[in-house]
Amino acid sequence: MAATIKDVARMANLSIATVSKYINGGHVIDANRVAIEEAIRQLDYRVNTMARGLKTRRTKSIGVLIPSVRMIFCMDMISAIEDELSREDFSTLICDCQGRPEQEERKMAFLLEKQVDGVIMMPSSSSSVAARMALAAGIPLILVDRPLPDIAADSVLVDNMTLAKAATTELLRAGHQRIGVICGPEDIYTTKQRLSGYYEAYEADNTQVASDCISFSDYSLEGGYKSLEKLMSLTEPPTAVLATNYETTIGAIMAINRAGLRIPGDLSFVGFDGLDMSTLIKPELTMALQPVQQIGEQAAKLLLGRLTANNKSDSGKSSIYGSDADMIPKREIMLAGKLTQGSSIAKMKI
Amino acid sequence: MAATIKDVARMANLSIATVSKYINGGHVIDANRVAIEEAIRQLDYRVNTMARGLKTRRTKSIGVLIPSVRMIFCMDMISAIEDELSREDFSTLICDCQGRPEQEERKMAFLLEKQVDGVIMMPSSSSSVAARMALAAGIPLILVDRPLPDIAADSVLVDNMTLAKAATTELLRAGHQRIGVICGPEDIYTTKQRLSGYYEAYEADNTQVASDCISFSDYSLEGGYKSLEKLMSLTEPPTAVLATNYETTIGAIMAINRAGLRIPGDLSFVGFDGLDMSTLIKPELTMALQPVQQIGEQAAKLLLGRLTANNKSDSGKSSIYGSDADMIPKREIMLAGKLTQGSSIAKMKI
DNA sequence: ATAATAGCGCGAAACGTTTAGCTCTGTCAA
DNA sequence: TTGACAGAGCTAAACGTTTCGCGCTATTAT
Repeated sequence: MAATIKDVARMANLSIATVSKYINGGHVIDANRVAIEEAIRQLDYRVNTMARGLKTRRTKSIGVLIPSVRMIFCMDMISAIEDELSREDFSTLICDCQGRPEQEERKMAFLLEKQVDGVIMMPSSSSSVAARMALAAGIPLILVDRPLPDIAADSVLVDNMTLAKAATTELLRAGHQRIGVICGPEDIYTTKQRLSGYYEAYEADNTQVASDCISFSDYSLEGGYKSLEKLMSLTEPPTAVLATNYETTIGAIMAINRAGLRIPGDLSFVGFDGLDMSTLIKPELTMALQPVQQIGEQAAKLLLGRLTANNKSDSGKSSIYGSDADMIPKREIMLAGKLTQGSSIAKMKI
Repeated sequence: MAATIKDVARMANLSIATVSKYINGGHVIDANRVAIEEAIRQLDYRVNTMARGLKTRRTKSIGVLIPSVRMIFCMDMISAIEDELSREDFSTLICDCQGRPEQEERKMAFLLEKQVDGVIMMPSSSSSVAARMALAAGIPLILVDRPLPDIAADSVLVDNMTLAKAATTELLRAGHQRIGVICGPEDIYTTKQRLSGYYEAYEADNTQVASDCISFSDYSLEGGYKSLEKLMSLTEPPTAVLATNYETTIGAIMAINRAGLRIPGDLSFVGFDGLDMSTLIKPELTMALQPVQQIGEQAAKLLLGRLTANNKSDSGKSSIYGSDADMIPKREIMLAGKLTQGSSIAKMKI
């Protein structure tokens, strides 16, 4: 039904090889170029990706494996990845493992089955099984947001510690001593990092941490809401709160409002992620912003880099155990976040 | 590098054809089955999807084209679609056109280039160019959430009118006359339908619509926030408000809280989508719920149906202009929403 | 005028499957 | 005992590309 390169060649009175050459950016004389273009147009010819893939051993597709499709952070990141990759004509297979490691393995198997050329993965737990699978399949793997111990792969991270430290310091400077912090799940990398930042700020300020003000959640809107309620129901509630992702920020604000508390009058507040929100809500929130866009972009670029490296090595002689790409040392990109200046922090009277 | 079916055949001392037969569910005698399984395991063999696709003329992938990846509704739907399709070993290519029709066309071209077996599309506008492209390529197309005039394709819709009417009626029954409604963009199908429902409820109640209480937005959190502010700053503000999607619901609640209004004391409220939220927030919100999960599920099933129909017809003689699948009349699935019983509506004193 | 060279185009062999149609083996009914 | 038949496996031809290496033509240098 659909036209093949053979049809194009026939219509243009040329050989298949010549048409193929043209399609892949090769040079043909003008008259032929015109003939080919015309034939392609008339036949509505499209390259058969499978035939091509069979020859080139590439699917021109990459897999993205994330914990959940319901976190704004993930979606924004994916959006950036997709943008970058589609520019190079790569398609993106998105897999959501719902935070469960066994699903993560299943989905990774699925991606490998689909023969993606590479994988960008945001680990759901500290399990490295899925990551190992990709490595074993010999395709490039990029880790984002969270590294994995003992997995040698490129990674794109945010300097969460510094960011959380900056946010906490800001609150300490305003005179707050009991600062509530709404964290994610206790065993997750970003939670640990952000919490370290929180501790470090206290240490640098020579203040003692109010450890009852640390609340773990599941990074969800509901989690943020509940955490805030819990914090405010302490016998000695915090005078300031730091939420550590978008969903908990929204949830916390809802709870704050519901409780009739005013920001910053009754409670100082620093949120996380979601620039758009901070500019709109009154008073403008002081927020810790992750460079989400950049994370996705960098991850995609890193991956594309690996893929072309693979490409090149294929035409040369390649070692038995993997391509030259393996020779390129693993890179770890650490991106800096930043703190916006809102008016959601009030000075404590001393 | 990677093992092929040939390697498996060699190791199992069988022909390629036999191995292929086994892989595709055919029957082989027990001893051979064991040998094949062992060889596959040892070689870590995986079917080469491209070689297979080249023969079968299927990619086992489908495209999903949506207006924006940042709307919870879309993501939840995609999640359901993906779930359903991956069960059948289909992969899902997600394309976000950022609400722009020209992007929609570009992305559709991309999907066709990638030779997806079918497309599920939530139209971004009333333009049917992209839809036509899919149809012209001869692949099944399923429209979700919004139909397209003069496009004969299966569709999965929600009975928005009835749902919005029910929500409005609930408010009218409580004695409210000036009901603010936060709509989406004016020219979008769901906006029109939900607004019709709003009008119909008024009509059925023999009450005159307060047309200054109708506010259009872009369905975003910010939009909801602003719309609510606008409504409440009217000389005669509404006594109740209906938001018509998840994002505007969240935004509106934020604005309500910010303004120091109490629900339902100062303002009655009905939200839209996002079950999880309604159960948590106090007071529990009365909400209009779309069966998002079901939409995705139905769309996927409809598509799978078309694909297998195509399959079958291929082995028989098929007409020149498309397959027998074209003979199956286009189906329109209309799903019902439902209203939760919260306590965010207060009776007006008469 | 001739040799060297560069630029294009071509033939043909792969890539790893699926599948139609054949052969072979063994079983069972007559 | 033989013929029919079923079950299992095999051979070989496709599917639509890319790409290597060769041959042809025309241009330039000698």
